[in-house]
Amino acid sequence: MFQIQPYSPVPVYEQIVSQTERLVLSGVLKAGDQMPSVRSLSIRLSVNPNTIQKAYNELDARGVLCAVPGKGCFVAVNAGERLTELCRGKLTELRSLADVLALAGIPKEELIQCIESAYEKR
Amino acid sequence: MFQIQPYSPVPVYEQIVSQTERLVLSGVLKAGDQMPSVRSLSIRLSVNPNTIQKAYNELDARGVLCAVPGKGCFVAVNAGERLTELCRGKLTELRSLADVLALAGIPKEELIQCIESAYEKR
DNA sequence: TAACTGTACTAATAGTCATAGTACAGTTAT
DNA sequence: ATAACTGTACTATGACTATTAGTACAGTTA
Repeated sequence: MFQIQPYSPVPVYEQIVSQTERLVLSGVLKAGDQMPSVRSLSIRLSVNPNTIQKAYNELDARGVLCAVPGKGCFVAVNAGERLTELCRGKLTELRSLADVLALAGIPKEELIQCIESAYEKR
Repeated sequence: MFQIQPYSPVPVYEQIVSQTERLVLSGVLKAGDQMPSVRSLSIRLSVNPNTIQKAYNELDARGVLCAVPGKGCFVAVNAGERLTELCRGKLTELRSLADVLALAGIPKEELIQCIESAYEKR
């Protein structure tokens, strides 16, 4: 369910956050689904429980997960919509990336091609 | 020449690196131009000399600048070409960003519009 | 009651970023 | 030659983050 690269420069908890968000967006995780517990996932990924908790807290704060003390951690009801809103903020990222690539003289068609192929997969 | 945000999450030396690269790509800095000295720039930006040196070292390693002990730091002869090559690597970044946005259901047209407006500026 | 759940702490380690200070060697103009 | 510049190298320190480690508490469920 999760693929963790321990020696990556991107923190483990961020890997869990982004991979969870991907699973929600791709429909693998649906609203109400129970997530693995903090302890069990920490054992399965050979990672400290605190690292998992940090990831779950972040996802809870973003409205993707809903943690219930004593019961477990569940996918929030409007997780998909929340993520779409959050992703819209990434358009700024795309804009500045396109700015640099344009400045570097990369042909516009190459960028368009990247976009096209990303949408063809679906 | 440089606009530094000291409390930004992106390190000061990285800000200098990326801003220098932008100046080279936009033609403000041309091959052979002498950069401000480590010490003078550190004073002007109210930053430690070591921070400037780290930025210049990085730019030297990327082939953008050419540091000559005793003389100064100069824009490398093929700085523009080096940067174009380096930027081509960022297409991967664009690809994964487009993947996420596509997955989130952001309309393809919005992404295309970002690309178009970036190239219209030029 | 026992075994699970999330949560909240503290402590310690490791790494990065930045500051601070010093020193050395090469270049240049006076 | 001297002074003033240049890049470079090095150590030490403080702040912050990521992570591991361990313990403890409160709610839930069979």
